[in-house]
Amino acid sequence: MPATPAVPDGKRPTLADVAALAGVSTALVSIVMREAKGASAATRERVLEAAREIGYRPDSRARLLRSNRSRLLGVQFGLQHPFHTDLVEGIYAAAESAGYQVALSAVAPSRSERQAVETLLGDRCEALILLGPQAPAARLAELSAQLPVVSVVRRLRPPAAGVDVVRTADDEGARQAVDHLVALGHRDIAHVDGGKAPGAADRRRGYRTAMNRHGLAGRARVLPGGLTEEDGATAARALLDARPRPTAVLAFNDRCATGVLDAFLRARVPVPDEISVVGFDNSHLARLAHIDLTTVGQDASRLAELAVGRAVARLEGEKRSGTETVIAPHLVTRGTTAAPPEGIKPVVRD
Amino acid sequence: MPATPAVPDGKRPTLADVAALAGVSTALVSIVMREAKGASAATRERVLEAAREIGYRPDSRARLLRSNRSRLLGVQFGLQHPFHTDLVEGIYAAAESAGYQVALSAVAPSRSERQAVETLLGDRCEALILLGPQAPAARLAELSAQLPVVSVVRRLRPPAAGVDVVRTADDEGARQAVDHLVALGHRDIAHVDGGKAPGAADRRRGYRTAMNRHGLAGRARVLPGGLTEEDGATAARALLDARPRPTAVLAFNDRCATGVLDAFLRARVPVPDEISVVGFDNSHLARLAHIDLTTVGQDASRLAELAVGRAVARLEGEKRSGTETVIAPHLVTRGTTAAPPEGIKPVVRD
DNA sequence: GGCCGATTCTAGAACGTTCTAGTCAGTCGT
DNA sequence: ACGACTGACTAGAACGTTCTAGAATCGGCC
Repeated sequence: MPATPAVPDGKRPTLADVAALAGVSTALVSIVMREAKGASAATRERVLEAAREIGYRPDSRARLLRSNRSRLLGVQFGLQHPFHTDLVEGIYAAAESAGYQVALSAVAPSRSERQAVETLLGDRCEALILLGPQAPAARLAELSAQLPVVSVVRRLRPPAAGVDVVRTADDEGARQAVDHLVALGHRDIAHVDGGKAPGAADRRRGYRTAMNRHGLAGRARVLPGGLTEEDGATAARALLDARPRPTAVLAFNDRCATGVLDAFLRARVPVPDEISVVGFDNSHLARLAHIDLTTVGQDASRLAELAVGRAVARLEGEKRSGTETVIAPHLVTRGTTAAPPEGIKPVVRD
Repeated sequence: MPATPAVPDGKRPTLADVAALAGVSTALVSIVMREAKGASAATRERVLEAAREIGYRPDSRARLLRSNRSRLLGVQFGLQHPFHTDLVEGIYAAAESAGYQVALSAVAPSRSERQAVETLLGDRCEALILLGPQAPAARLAELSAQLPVVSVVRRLRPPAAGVDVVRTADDEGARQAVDHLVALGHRDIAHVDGGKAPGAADRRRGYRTAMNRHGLAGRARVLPGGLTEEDGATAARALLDARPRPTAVLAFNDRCATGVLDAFLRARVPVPDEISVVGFDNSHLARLAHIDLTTVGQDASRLAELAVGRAVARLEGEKRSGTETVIAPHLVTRGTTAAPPEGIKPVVRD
């Protein structure tokens, strides 16, 4: 029965218990547990055996308290944001292979960003990775004076303040989507935007300049949207009544796009036959066979990797801060985009 | 400029720094920071002022190390499972009002349950709250020998092993759904199940016994499904080809139900006019206006509250363990269910 | 004036680790 | 034979808190 608590008194076993059993000093046990050098193979085995026997498990608090490095990365994410969970997963992987641990702190309706960051700080994280933070730039700058801070999907206007930014080129993504649609023959392309969400402004701008470049400035239409399905659906209903009705819609988000899609389906407007839809994020949602959404891909695992990379670089002594790393998005063409319907196509300028 | 790091050497300020500045002992500062009694109002203010001035923040590691209680609840959840995020949110709230902190540890494709639990244990959590754990019962029992363990949505067959279980009455939920559909006049009701997912077996059983009780055993049909949209969609496509085609579908999940819904819409089979659909979870998804899914509600915040309550009770000395708390689900009627189409209705036995 | 009980404060020992600076053999080179 | 070196090990001081005792201080009351 090797799985019993194993130490006589109810307490959790410590280094000292292992040391006593193995007949060595606590320091040596520490060496063995850390896999540091300074112990012979024979005693190493003996100590490990003793540890196993009494079910010893290192106390990370004490460990972190003593060592000047905590090797802990604090990650703040939005509980209800699917794209964040993709990022978190990537961060776990990247952190592990860089030899760091991850402390998670969620933001939810009942839990503010301030609270989330506060606990991370209390846990002695060495750096902060904030996914789409909404906090004012001044607050981020303040934090950044205490430890390395990486903002992941949120752009900061003046790259100052020492906050490192890792993000996708949102404007470029919007441009790619518009180019794709125009190449298919669309001219009346509407954009359902993301309001004040991180990245929304850039996508809006990218959409507008792309429309301009194609000489379609007059036909550009931006509808107030948001990041939920509901936002997309209400915007889509408005579009159905609009004259001329657009032949394509670029949504802020995959979630938003799903809402658009759903509203069109309910109104019996076939996609992509009558109208094309493009999303943004290439989330799990979009990949699903029955949604099969053309979307602008943000490479979550690459963003995660870069964010961790920046944080680690700063921790390992790199002085340069306030950098901005922008990665290129890439259009993923799937089933929700096609040429506009015949009846409308002739409108295309010769 | 009150936001500067403020302590001469680069180190993070400690109790001793505050004590030196305020001209008191570290013990007294500790008293003030903990809001314990034993300090006069005057010095209390002075200490707080000093702390504020140098930007002191208590080190939770050291704090936890010293005090025998860590007041930390370890929560394991599935990153990609939307219902879990609802639960986590509730847990944050419940824990806070019980005076406990929460440590999050995610399970993801790249991060096993074992790893997740291992870090929680290393962080010295006093109890574990596991959301839908997949680990074998023996493993849970083993853990439960070390600290209080609460399994949230997963039922454990022999209530033994000391693991507390908090869950929804899944069979009862399925029954309610079937009753509702039968009351509307449906007789051919199919069930798209959840395979080996926690709760799936109970829902399947609830569906079967309910069908029996209505004398519809011969018409019961269970299709292998799963917990994603894709699973629902493939099952739905199979149903469309089935003869007789069912007039209603009970899906394992809201996500699964969404998949079913989508497949029907694409096939131009109107819901609920030709076929009714019921989900399970009452997740955000179902509530969205454009999906408007009739579903069996699991009260996430109540489940969370109960789970935290069990963990806390155990920690405060309650001996009784291995309890099972089952809460009743409730049907939420929305727009995806209605009477079966006229052409089929006459089949109902007089 | 002396004693009591609060109240306010402090010294110093924990907590479970890691780190620094050793000690103690044994080995090697000359 | 002797010092220098190496490898295995250890004593004891950190780390930043909280906790246990107990020391001052202060009215108030006989």
